[in-house]
Amino acid sequence: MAKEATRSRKRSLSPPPASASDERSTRTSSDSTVVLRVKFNEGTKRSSQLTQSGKKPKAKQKKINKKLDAKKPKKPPTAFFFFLEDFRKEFQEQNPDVKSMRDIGKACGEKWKTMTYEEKVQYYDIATEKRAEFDRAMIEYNMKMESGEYEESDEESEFDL
DNA sequence: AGGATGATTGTTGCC
DNA sequence: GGCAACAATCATCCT
Repeated sequence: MAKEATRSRKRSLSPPPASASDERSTRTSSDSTVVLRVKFNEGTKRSSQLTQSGKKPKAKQKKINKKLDAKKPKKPPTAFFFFLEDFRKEFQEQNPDVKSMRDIGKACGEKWKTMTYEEKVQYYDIATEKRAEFDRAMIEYNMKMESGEYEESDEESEFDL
């Protein structure tokens, strides 16, 4: 009941706009929102991988992540990930034998496709807000960068301590 | 023992 | 326009 009224602030991300009449053009350049979008890792190492057009680099996130959790805002989870967290709990209750995300992911993805737009839009909305927060965190991160907090030195600022 | 992978989709960003 | 890569998570596998 009143499912659309609960979350009326849908910014419309990617899902098919069944009746989406939302105009996000209200916030134009007049908002003075500086586009300080820094590209940290999204398109950095990719260039290296692109050269490897032949291999299937499906394995790399893990080690890369470890060297990235310094102080930079990581990519926010997508709507599917939020659904995963919720689905995982139920899945574990219904299938206590299956605990690996690999199996859950498959079941989750399958159900995800069966879900309707209205059901998924809820997660989309969350993901949208999360990305907005991520954007803000990114700007703040840039601010510190300019401030000279982290500069580019990933290692310890102190050479010797 | 510990690092690494595997799978799910979405989102993003450059070419 | 499209592709490539990374986002969490955790059991399992390999070294």
